[in-house]
Amino acid sequence: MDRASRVLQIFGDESTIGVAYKNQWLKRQIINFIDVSGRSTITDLSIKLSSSIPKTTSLVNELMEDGLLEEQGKIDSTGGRRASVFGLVASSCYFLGVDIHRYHINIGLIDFRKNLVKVNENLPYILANTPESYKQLIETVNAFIDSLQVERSQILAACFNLSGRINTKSGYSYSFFHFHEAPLSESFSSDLSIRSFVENDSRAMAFGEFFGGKPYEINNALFLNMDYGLGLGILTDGKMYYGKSGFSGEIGHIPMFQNQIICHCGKKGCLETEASGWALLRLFREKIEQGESSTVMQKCPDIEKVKLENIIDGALNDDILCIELISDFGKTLGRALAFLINVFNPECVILGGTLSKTGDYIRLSMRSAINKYSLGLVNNDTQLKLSNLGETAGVIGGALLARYKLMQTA
Amino acid sequence: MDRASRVLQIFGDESTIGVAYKNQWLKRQIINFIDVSGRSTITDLSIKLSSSIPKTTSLVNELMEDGLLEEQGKIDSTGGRRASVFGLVASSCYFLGVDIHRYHINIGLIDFRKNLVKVNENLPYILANTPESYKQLIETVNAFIDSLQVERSQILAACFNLSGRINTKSGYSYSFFHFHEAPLSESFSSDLSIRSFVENDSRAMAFGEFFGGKPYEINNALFLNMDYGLGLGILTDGKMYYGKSGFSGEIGHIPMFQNQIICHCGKKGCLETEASGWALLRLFREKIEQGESSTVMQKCPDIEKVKLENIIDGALNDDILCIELISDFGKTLGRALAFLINVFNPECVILGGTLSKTGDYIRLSMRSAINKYSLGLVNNDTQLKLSNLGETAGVIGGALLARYKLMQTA
DNA sequence: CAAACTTTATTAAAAAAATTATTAACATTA
DNA sequence: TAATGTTAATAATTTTTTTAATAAAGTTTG
Repeated sequence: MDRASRVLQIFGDESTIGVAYKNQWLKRQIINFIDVSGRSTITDLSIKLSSSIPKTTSLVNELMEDGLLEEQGKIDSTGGRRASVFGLVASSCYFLGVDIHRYHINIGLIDFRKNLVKVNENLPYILANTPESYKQLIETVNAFIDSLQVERSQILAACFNLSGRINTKSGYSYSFFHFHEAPLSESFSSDLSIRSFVENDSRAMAFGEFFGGKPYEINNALFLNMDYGLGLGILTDGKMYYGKSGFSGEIGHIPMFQNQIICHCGKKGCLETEASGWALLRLFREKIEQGESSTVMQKCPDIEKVKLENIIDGALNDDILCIELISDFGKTLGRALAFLINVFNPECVILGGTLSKTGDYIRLSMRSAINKYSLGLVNNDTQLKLSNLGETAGVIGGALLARYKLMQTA
Repeated sequence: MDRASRVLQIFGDESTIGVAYKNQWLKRQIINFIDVSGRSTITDLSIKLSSSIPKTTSLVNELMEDGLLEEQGKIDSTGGRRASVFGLVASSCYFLGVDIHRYHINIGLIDFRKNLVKVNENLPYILANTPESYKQLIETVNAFIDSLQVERSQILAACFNLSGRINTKSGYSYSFFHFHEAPLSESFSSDLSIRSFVENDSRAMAFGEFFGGKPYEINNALFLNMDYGLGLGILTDGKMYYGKSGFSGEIGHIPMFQNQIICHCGKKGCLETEASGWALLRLFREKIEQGESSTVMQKCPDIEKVKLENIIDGALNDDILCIELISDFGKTLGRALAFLINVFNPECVILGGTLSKTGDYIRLSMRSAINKYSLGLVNNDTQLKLSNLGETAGVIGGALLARYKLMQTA
């Protein structure tokens, strides 16, 4: 039995209760503990597992024979014989993250130790709710897999990040590719021969941002995905929050305004009608039509072809109009964030998505709106940070989610 | 050692990891499992614990010797010898809930099986941030305890529900009784000789509502406390959500309006300025001053003395103005709830607090606002229910919280 | 730099827990 | 109502796990 199958066996969804599965359960605990701590000694493990040292030793030995664990040297001196430390074997299995955007996709692979092995960004692709678009997606992913040094059977799970309404529990998608009878996740699974999950794009990015770095310190946090649309990823008590059907975080269509602009969701007054990439473009056009000038128009004279990136570039190159628009955008969104901060009392809010590239332009205007509109005692708790991972948050988060969904941890 | 001390020993906060504590940990699991399931057989327990039947039997026997468990007859026939069922001994220990309102307090006691043993409602009391008010509170609680058939040492924990900002983790209160050096929870503990906790009033009511009935079916839900102020209790993944410092759910001061009314929190545009008991009274006065009539004015001719209860009574007695006001209130609050439903995708929202007495008048207008302002796919998931426990939600929730905080479950 | 001290790893004896077998309690059915 | 079947509880045996003792590998100190 190869190492990948061994992982599947240990983390298989067969019941892990009952005396017969006790050792399997303990092995799972060992993997999980090493997973979060990075590396561990027998002594540490035996305390965590409430098992004796000989017992823990034999479990660790078995896991080493299975090829999932390896000795990674000795710990620093504590005054006596130095203990061996054990860590996960990076190459024992792999996980795939597929981040699907409207006009491109990013695909990435992580190993058992969560290293990003390979990532292909901006692969050409046009997302549409058609069988052709679905087929093209499968082909692109297959091409990526074939280009790897890794056997397909070593890839234990894949996660597909999609925007729009997705029931992550059932695997059904309501916005894209809903022409199959079976849940979309099952279609992916059978067409790729890899166990697949579907996930909301913002939540996947949030997961990457929260768990992509080394330490697992935050327990209650929000991640704001600012792109053409808006998305929110919620971390409560150290876990991603999904809600009843996995629809949580639909922040774009909260009723914040009394305006008459009809949102693409069909309702009026949605947050996205005033604070989103779409809204930013609309406001930019209005200003230009009112006669204001911008350096963006020199680079892209056709106003219909101005993209969000142009406005971001404009702001980063000190274009007054762009900076003003971004700042106003930050204030509006900050008011919505004030709401969320009052409700969630989070430790931090991470600003991600394309618009986070504007950095402090957006962060500082949001911060001042938050201070203005939320309770001081509550917002003092909350740090406002810019995304660390940027564009790769989606693939990293997706791959990590595939890993965690399979291993049923976190 | 008496039964109460035995509970403290098993659920004491000393480390329950390490081989030496394995049996203690197992006993905890047994109590917790029986706690949620009500009663259980040895076989069920042994599966849940992943321990053999002889081992489980001996643990159950020890817990029976400790007086925490008792045999409660046999299960219904499954075709062979009928198994004994075991349940918690109700009288092994007790927990106190103290629900502090501005002009009265409610005190209640539950036993180990969560039965409400005694409850005293509407005890006269005036909440103020003074040492006298604190002293009076302690005296009232002591009088309640002295009136019980139960020894003080049998009462293992107490929970005090307070409105306003409370750091539930540290035990500090920022709105009331913050003249001690130590956290308020410690002052209570030492002055009553009972381990005490403080809790946000709305969260305690929510806890009562979510866990006060028998079955623990809901995992993601919201509880809305509609009184003079507004409060929100949040259940995520089956657990109460606190946020970083326990300030979560501060829904009253979310920025929903662009009005100029100054809220008592100091900011403008808070939800409470338009949709709260205070706002309802203000709007009622405005309408009366504009010349509208109401049957409420016959019963209470001095408009300054009209209370929230009068308006609720008015609505329940078909007073047109009151019904209209309540309905408008429901619509406004429904819009805020639409926000929360989009963000949380909850299974249900429970309407509680004084204003929930208006029943379907408020529920139906909220429902229509929710449908209007939130995404159909999301709000279809969400049931809107009226509180089951009404006025007792606070004491029951408080007492249950005391029990859970001590026993570190749920 | 060797002796004394610390901590980790291994092994062997002792204890605990899991199987298996047996007995008990009740149900079903002829 | 007795015979047979099913499940639960208990006793006996086997296996596993733990504890305790010992060896090994470093550190520190005189």
